[in-house]
Amino acid sequence: MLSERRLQVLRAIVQDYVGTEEPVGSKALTERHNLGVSPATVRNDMAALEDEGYIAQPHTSAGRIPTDKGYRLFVDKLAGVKPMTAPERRAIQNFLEGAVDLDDVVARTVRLLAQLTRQVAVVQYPSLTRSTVRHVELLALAPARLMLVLITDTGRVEQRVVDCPAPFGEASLADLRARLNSRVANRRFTDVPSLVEDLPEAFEHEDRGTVSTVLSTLLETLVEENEERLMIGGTANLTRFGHDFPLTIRPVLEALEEQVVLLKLLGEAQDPGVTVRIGHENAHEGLNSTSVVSVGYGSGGEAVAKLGVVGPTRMDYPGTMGAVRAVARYVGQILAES
Amino acid sequence: MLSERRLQVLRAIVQDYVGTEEPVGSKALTERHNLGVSPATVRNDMAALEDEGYIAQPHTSAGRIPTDKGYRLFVDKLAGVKPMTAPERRAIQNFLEGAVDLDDVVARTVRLLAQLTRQVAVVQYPSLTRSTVRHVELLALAPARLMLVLITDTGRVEQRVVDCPAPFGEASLADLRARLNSRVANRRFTDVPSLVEDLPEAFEHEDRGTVSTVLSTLLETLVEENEERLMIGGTANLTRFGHDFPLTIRPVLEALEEQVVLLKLLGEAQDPGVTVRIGHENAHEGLNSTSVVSVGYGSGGEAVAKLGVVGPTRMDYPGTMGAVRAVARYVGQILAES
DNA sequence: GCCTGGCACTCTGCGCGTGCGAGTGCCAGC
DNA sequence: GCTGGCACTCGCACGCGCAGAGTGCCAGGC
Repeated sequence: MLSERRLQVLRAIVQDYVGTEEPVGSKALTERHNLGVSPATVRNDMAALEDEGYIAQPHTSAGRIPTDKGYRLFVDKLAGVKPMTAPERRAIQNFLEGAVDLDDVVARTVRLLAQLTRQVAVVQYPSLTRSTVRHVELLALAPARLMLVLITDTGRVEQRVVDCPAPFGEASLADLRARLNSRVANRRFTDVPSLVEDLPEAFEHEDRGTVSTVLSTLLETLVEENEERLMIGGTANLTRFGHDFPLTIRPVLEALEEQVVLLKLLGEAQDPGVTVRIGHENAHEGLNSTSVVSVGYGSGGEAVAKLGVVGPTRMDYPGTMGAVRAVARYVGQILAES
Repeated sequence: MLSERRLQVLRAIVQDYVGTEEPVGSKALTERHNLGVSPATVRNDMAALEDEGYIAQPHTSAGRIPTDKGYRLFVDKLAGVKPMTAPERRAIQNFLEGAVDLDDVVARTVRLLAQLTRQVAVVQYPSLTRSTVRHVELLALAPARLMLVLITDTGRVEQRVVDCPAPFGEASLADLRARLNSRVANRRFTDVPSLVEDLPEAFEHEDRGTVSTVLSTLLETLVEENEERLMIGGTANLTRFGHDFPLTIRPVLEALEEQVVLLKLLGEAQDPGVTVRIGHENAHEGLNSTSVVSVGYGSGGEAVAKLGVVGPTRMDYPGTMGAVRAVARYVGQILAES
């Protein structure tokens, strides 16, 4: 195992490198952190750390930079989560409280996260599958065409147009609307299928086809995984990425455009707390030089969706983790209130 | 006025520069376009074009590149809109027809535009102010708390939570819902205020406060300009921008994050056809080295919103204009069907 | 056994001078 | 008014040398 001092050296390297963006040498280290030993000693420690794969040199006789493995150790053992200060917390709360609807909550959260962390922010809309139904509305667009509107407890709204196999009277419509709501209101999405399966039987034979169609559209809407939406922001922060820029930034922007990739990215993190995925730990190739810091958030005790940031592996982990955690907490509160 | 040949020279310069991204010299011009004159003559023409401000040299003794003014002349006089080929049109239609709801239509449109033009695509959601009301729904969340849901003819849904000054009974709620819908359904948003202003008078005294609150929330929702939403995509295309990259791309990304800026950008174009704003013609400073190609689209004959692309001033104007126009047309069709 | 100072070595980055090539402007001639 | 020719101007790529930062290793000291 690594001695205490070597861990300190690693910590110092990570901190300095994150601050300066430049490979850090033994002399600079002893000057900026009082490790109580000479540069030569630090050099020995560095050599050991390099053997173990925690740091690397870009070229011979340059300073060292942390590897993914080095960052991993730093995050797991050497650094805590830096809590937000009281004024910061107030600012977060104030900013989020001004939101008028769910879209606005998500939009504000994205802006906030991007500003706080100076990185790219990703916020998933509250998931359908883990929410409950607040109301189902049915509107007649035409004799044989309905609009189905689904409203969730988190304020999310989904709508679908339903083409009916046969004309559907206003009375039947009102009946279906009432029955549907009495069964599913305030129930979890996952319970809905079993709650409505016998519903067609309550209707006249000629209406059953339509009722079934409506129900299957409803169920589709509930399960449709790829309808998971998300919002991103702060892409301008990518320009602070590094010097060798176009090559690095391109795949990241491309990855960010792929909703699927992002959802998978957020989805991978199963930890109840803040999750950090560093460099090559990310499955997606374009994100191999980035780290993703994410966490679940929710209106109750349970997470209904995730949010996080994407930034260079060389990032301020404690600060970022603190910001992500704090924002998630307040968003949860806001959602619970509305 | 410029002679016919000088216009041809300008056209050739624009085409070559767009293709190669490099300043174009007199010799290369005569080789690639058969202008029927010698390089020396072209040089004279170039000098004249430069005097008039249509082209410029990055440094002495380099080739020429078009100025904003040069592009403007090119777009106005020298180039048409390049129509899409039949297979392209079919592809557009097929791609858009798979959409399940309005969000999906907009999302697909963004992807499509970004792919076709290889630039950044911006699509505005159908505007509220120019749409008509399909349905207004009121839900009781709590005795003195309602949710107002507004559904438009373009399938857009807006919701607001309303805190009532007094508890509001189920009967009153049903009454208000019915009256509201009978008055505003299928009416234009702009007509709504006058249609509902006397509505509180139809209610018992104790309910009037609530009715007024609901109405004012409804009106707010209708006029709220900054609730105009939009979606952008294809930002990865920014990496093809140029060599001097970080400096150029940064302000563009920042501008793209500002919804307000983008909305203004699209809003400025009042022309019924495709509008092109080149370089400094854009009010926003960060977009001084970009051009914006935009057009209105709508479900009927009338435009309900705009869409467009943002790219370097050095872009393929005819092709981009063709793509933008074609996409707008098909989106309009899709919206009219749903 | 571990730390330290010293020393030789190895790179990278930068400033500088040079040569080349592309492109221009101008001029005399057709 | 077009053309060929010519001298001129730059920017850029290349090669060179130097300084500076950082390393690895070794011998000596606590």
